[in-house]
Amino acid sequence: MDISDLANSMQANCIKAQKKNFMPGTVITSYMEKRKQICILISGKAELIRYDLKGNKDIIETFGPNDIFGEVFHNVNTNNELFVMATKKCEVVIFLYDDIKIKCRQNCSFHNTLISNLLDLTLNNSIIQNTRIELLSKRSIREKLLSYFNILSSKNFTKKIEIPFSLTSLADYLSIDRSAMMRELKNLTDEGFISKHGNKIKLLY
Amino acid sequence: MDISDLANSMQANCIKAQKKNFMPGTVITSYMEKRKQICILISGKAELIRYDLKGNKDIIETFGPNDIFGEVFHNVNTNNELFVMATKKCEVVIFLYDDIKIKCRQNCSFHNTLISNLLDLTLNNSIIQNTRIELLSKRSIREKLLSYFNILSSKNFTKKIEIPFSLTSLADYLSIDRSAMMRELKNLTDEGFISKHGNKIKLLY
DNA sequence: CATGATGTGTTGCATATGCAACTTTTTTGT
DNA sequence: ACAAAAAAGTTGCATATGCAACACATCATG
Repeated sequence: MDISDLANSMQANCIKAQKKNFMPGTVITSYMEKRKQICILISGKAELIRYDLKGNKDIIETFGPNDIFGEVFHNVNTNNELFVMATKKCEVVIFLYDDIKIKCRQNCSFHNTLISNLLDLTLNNSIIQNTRIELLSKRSIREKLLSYFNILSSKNFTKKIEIPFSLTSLADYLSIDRSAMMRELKNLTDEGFISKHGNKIKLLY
Repeated sequence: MDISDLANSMQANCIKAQKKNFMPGTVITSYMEKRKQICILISGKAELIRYDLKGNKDIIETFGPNDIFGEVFHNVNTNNELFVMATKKCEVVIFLYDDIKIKCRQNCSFHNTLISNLLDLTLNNSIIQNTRIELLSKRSIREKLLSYFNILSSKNFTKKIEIPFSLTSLADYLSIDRSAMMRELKNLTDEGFISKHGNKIKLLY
């Protein structure tokens, strides 16, 4: 069962889950303690943001189709609230974590498979997070880039890789300055480690 | 149900789970594709390591009592194998992810609650991971430290915080050079943002 | 209590990288 | 097809930070 099947069967089986639409610029949910909302993004784009002490917008995470988010995934500090805001038209399935847990005690078979599927989703999430942590832990831009390329390369069994999003997003993902990243990509090219055309990169080692 | 209850009831109910002991320096498990092992550390200390291309030992993660680990949490690349090695005497409960999933389809009630508890564990894991990602995403040592202090502070509702591990470990956790961190702690003290005695820190803002 | 291991604290140095400020190219929306 | 927005690409500069190499304190273990 993939994530949209899951969302659909939730709608069909579970009265507590609801599908909602959001226009760009509107708030899908705000994270607050004890609410334990879980959201599945069916289509569209959204971002998890916070306004820091100076009022600057701080983009913590970006979401696309099939991403799952909600308070249960984050440590909610009392002092600074988190929002998820739609950047494109969004279709979202929303439900409460406690609802699926309570139902499950009644041993409803659908809810058991639901929880089982949620477990798969969160484990998958874990893999994605661990990958990012490993990359962010690298001390230099060069290491971050090469590690990222290696992961992409071994995942697709090829030395010719294509970055699946914009270079700007890649810099955000690796949490490095974009211009510094561009400079390092140039260095890697000049030193013969890679060749690069747009976001297509060939590993030469 | 906490994690050690979970491990105990698995032992009592599920023939497929086994409890094992490991001496310091021995390998608890090696991550390899498709094996899908899940391990719960009951007692002791262990670390997730990899030997990089040059043969350097690379500590990816450290585990203590109640931590959960295994292939299902990591993206296993074919080229470099991951090991979990005991650094102190360890008691570990080990089982296979597929086993608990298969059993569950037979709608065995124990396995349903087991999966439900595993979901809790992995969600908790997610929170921990997301917290770390947010810290690692900060661009400067100062930001990393202050963000970390803020989290600790708002978690315990006090400006007087105590770092729950050694400063050396803190530097590892934030993935920064230890001496550079010490320097920045000194700067923060000199500039009046914090006062510090050992690993006890008072926020002055 | 002796000794080795681990953690803390400090400093000098070289440079990698963040930041700001641009131009050019590509994509998007009407 | 045009304008506007987003992304890509480049460069100069200041400095934050990694690295290496110390001394000293504290902890653990036999």
